[in-house]
Amino acid sequence: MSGGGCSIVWFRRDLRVEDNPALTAAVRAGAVVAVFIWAPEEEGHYYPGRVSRWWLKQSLAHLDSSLRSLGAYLVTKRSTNTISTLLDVVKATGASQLFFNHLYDPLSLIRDHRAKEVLSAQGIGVRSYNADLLYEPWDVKDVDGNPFTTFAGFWERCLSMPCDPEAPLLPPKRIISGDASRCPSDTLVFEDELEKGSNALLARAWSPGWSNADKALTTFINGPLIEYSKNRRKADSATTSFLSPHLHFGEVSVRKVFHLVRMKQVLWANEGNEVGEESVNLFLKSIGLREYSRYMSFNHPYSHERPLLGHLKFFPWVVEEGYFKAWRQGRTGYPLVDAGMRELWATGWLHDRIRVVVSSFFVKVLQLPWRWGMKYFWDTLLDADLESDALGWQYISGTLPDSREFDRIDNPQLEGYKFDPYGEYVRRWLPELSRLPTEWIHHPWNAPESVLQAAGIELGSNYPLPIVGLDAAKARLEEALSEMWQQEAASRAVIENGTEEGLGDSSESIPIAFPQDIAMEDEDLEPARMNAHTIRCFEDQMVPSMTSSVRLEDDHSLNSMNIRSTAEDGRAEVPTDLNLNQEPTRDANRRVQPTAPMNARLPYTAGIGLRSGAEDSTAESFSSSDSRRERDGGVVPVWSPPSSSYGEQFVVDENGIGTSSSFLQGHQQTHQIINWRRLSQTG
DNA sequence: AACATATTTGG
DNA sequence: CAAATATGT
Repeated sequence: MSGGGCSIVWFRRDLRVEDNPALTAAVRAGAVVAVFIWAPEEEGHYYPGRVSRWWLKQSLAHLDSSLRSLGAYLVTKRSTNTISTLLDVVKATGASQLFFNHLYDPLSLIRDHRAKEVLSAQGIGVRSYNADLLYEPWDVKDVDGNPFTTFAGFWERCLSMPCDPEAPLLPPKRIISGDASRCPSDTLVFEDELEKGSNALLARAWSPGWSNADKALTTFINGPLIEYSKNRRKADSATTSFLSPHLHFGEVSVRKVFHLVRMKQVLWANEGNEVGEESVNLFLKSIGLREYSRYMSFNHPYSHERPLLGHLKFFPWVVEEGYFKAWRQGRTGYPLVDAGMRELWATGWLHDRIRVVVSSFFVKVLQLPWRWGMKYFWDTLLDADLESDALGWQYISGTLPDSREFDRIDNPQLEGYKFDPYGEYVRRWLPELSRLPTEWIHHPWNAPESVLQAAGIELGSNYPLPIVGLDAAKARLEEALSEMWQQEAASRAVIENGTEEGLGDSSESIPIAFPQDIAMEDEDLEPARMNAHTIRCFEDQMVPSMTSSVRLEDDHSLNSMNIRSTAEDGRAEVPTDLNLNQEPTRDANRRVQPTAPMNARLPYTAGIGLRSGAEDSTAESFSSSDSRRERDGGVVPVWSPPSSSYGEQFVVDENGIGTSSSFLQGHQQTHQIINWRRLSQTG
């Protein structure tokens, strides 16, 4: 690389000094300027929520003080355009190199690629590294060289890769600071006065920052880990690792987690402690799911907003904001669900099991569009993580090959006695039920009047009756599903007839937008009423997305890299469908929605998704065997469509998830698979 | 106590 | 659907 100037380390979600390959490489190269750029408008709808921003603020302060003790400090920049700000920083510091670690969400895949292009064009050396995963997504493939389509296969492969994940790097002993005197920091504002008050209590329960992450890891490994297999089903036990927010911001490296946990496992295995060994396997599986979420995001960069199995696109969602509100407020009448939602609102945290309960209730019982729920999680979770959350909701929604079946409704009453057998969790979060005996705690609607009276409960008044009955939900779900298959078949027939004009128009003309404002602080507690006949809506496009708001003819302006925001909420749009330009028939008809609330466009999509087959080697070059090179600073990961012809591309991306026949064979959901397969043959 | 049958669960 | 667990004879 060009010599002379200093190096920029661009921190993002890798807020640590230990095992940070970009930092280590930059330190090795000479003087370093560390930068963090805050450009939340670029995240569009996925502008970080209140508690997430609180965490980020603390974590950055922590990182800054660590850097100071090593001889440098963190330059912070407020920006509406990350790439031009990067350029400014480079110019102001006279840097000749840029180092950063990979991210895999759709926005970053595009932005980072663009950053590399732009800076390289200015003669800056750009190097990027894997700091977030055990293995880069392009290195994990099945025997045929295709990406896995189920978690089990993926994780099995990860655990049997020829090389173990890299050993963690030590923190640098000392950093020679580059000259940033002409590059003043901006003050970053992460919370307003109102939010400050709401956030005040968070610090009691959580300590952001990489060294605290390290402590949390040690505490977990030496404590709850061994019992993990036993306790992981308890709703309110403190037996989880509580690492997820630390991991989200990269305060601790998964590779370090992996190695330390593995060491414990070996130890326990030698002692013949089978419970401990099993616990480690289960814990590592949840680490694996995090890996898998990045893997899916890389291979299917629209998976946060479109179901991976195509038929779900025809599901008639219930668009009923009253239900949505009742769910958010924890007033559905199902105690376990309500307790979970109140905990989430109060603390920004939910046990994994309870996340499954509330989201499954959301999708299966209320039949609300899953992306509403995902967005609410995004806004409220302390560990909100686009890739993980998208994977979770897709799993719940039955839109992955290895999802739960869509038609299976979990019974919150039974789950209640499973995860919270004594009702302690419910009583903690639903004080109005605190005097109800355990026998009725998870189904107060069955309790005798005398019992309710003794407990001071008046159903429908100080605690709601079930917002939707389970059998009604079941019937409604079956109806909706048969409608879905009908629509799907109709659409298939249209495709097969070759009369594509108007495709989807009849059934998909009403995209589902986000409810305008998810204002949570000041909601009245009016219980939502059960609606005899609900409005249903096809298409789960909650956010009128890139897919809908970008039109092909706009491409020429993409180079401007300006963020354009809407009057509505002042946020730019998330880049989503990287394949936009490859889906002529579908998308042209589909979601162009001029009146959509969000019309702002992604600033930088140029290049991606438009590449010719020849240029397309990027993906290939990652996939090549020299994965080691990444550590030493090689390529920037860039998503590009799997090479291959157009038609195949369309089908794969439209209907899910890879076409590997290993997935088709032996998969049980024959109905779906047959449809899916036939769809893919029509591409 | 061994064995068939029902129910739950699974990423 | 298939494996694991629970229930029943």
